[in-house]
Amino acid sequence: MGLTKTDNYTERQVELSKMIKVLGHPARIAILESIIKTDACVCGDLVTEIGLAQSTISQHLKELKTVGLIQGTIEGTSMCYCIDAKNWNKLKDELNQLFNSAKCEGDCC
Amino acid sequence: MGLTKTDNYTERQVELSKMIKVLGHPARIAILESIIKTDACVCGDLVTEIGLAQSTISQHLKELKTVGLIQGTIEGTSMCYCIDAKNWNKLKDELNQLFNSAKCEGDCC
DNA sequence: GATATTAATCGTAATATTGCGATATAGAAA
DNA sequence: TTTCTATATCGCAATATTACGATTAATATC
Repeated sequence: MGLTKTDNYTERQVELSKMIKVLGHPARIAILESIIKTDACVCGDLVTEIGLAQSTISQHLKELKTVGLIQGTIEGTSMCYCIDAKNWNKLKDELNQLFNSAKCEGDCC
Repeated sequence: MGLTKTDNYTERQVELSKMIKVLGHPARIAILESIIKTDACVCGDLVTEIGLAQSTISQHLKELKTVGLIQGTIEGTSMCYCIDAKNWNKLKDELNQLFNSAKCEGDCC
């Protein structure tokens, strides 16, 4: 099918997994880390920094933007992307909640 | 293509994205939360708790196990799954590093 | 041994994702 | 206006994912 059922889950689970899913690709991890590293916002340098076609990078940026992890503003002729602080921190909190909810001192089975 | 290029990225980025990717599905979030909630290890109750076919749940469990997020031990006639503390905490740390590396007071662009 | 029960695996259909080249769009520079 | 530059979008091909039913494998129970 390839189609994820959503009725079975809470709204929270669906939304959370959607954001995490976008994180779950090495190119998008690399893009985010590059954006973070240069602190100032990066645009199409990503194409040379990561070895993917321009259209592919653009697509990954779009996905990151769609879930709200980054935001873009026009900078002259090029596009300037940066971390979207609000959603970034929200995801951080939700992940922390999830990972801290398991009390993993030792394995339980 | 559907085939993710891996040459462009660091080993760390590839491995991290692989684990995150497995997290990025509502069923697997639900499974993990159920395992955490019952603390003791759950097996095929997941099939009734989440509304998916037995084979589908089994497949999701396999993926979680493959990346090391859970571990399973035989419990009589059924299978007992629980969080794999070591990898769970490792992923937690890596995510914390990633999310804390962005100093997101306000938006930067 | 015969028969449940539980979970894993196989095969398959529908859909999604990844990546690319080609093209379109929009602003800057000439 | 023409041209250049940067990015987005389209269309496509290859592959991956999701989910299911059917089957298999392994252990309990009768």
